[in-house]
Amino acid sequence: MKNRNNHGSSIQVPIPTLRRLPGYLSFFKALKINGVVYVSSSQIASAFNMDSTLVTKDLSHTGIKGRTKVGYNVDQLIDTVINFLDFNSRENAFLFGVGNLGRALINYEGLRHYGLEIVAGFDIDPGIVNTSIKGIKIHPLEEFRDLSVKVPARIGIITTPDSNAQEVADLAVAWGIKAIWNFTPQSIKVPANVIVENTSVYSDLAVILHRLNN
Amino acid sequence: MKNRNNHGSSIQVPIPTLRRLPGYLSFFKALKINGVVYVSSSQIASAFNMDSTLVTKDLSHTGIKGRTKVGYNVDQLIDTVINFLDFNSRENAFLFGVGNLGRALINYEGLRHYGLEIVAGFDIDPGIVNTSIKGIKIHPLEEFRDLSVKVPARIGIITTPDSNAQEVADLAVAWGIKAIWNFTPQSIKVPANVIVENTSVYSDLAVILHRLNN
DNA sequence: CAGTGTGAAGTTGTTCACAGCA
DNA sequence: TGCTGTGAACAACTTCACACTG
Repeated sequence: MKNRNNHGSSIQVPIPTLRRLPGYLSFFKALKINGVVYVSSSQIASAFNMDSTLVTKDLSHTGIKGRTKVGYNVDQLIDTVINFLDFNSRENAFLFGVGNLGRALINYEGLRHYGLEIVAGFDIDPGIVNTSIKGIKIHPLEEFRDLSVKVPARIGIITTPDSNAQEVADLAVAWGIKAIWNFTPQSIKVPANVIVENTSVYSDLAVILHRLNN
Repeated sequence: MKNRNNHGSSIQVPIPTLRRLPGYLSFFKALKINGVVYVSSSQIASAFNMDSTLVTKDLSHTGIKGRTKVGYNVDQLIDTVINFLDFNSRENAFLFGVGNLGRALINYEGLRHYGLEIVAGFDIDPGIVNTSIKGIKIHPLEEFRDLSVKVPARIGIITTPDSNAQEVADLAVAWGIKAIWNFTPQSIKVPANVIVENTSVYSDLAVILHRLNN
């Protein structure tokens, strides 16, 4: 959802804001469990070691209104943020490559709770193929075309070995996938209309090591 | 390592640069396997769908020099980037919480290859405690203090349930951990001298869903 | 002339300063 | 006074323009 500024033109939500919102959400849920009803932007800011104005701006993108002197209603924050991030609307995903990481993602309840439903896994290892994990069947990769028509998905998650990332992406794109979530450090070439989001622990590791050593 | 500008003062490496470098590295390694000896910034840029000047600037932080009309030497790029990111120097880490994600991290060879050695796991589940995964022993959490003195580490990885993140962080900080890699979406409060790096798949998921739906 | 390398301009994101409100 | 909310100033990052090099 886009916001509108006071000139009526459409402005984008900053990516950093989108990336921070799930963290806030988790904080709000913890507050709710502790019976907290209202929270101010400065309280949120102090929990995340950041400037309170930035919290205000982030939250303003979701459209929520705070009450002056009181703060924001926690229940309303939770609802509004979940809605804003589309964490309440089910989105199907295919998982390519069922190794350690792939298995961890299937087992991870969190993704399902936040709207992402892995509907099928694909692999080429005969030892994994035709087994099930948490009720999700792992199919041979060559069955991808046929199966994906029956239970379609817009998102393809790539957790294959690095060297197979591009071929799997090509396959998914040819079928008509809309977004690729790439967990390999490998760069992937796709047509401009396909969304790619890269998640690599190496990026985080690089930041940690650099901060430790400097 | 910091760079020096032409006035002799020290300038910081931008975080986005640090986050991109591991991706480049993976690309360089693939080039090497394919026998490529030189690569230009525009070739790198096109693989990652980005501006070639940005690649140049990123690489300049590592201190590498390219040859005009020829590009950068691939072997030298690999060596230089690995060195710059400290991916060649061993760094010990403790893992707190050996669930699906924790197990995946232990099994993930990549971290070890890039300098991060998980030396011990800690959990409170009697079913996991005192077992071993890939030769790494999982200890009861209460043994943390004693054990951590024998095989010390500077990094603590938190893959516990969200609600235990803070208490485990407190424990690690009290012992003297230097950096915390927090895989829970929960925010963690630590003293200013302790580094915290948050890794949450929800941030990436939020970006994907937003781009899909807008 | 096809590449690196870099200062300047432009864009995006964050912080500051302050208006308005209960 | 303590809070939200927002335009303006500032800082960080990216892109542009161009000098330089073999």
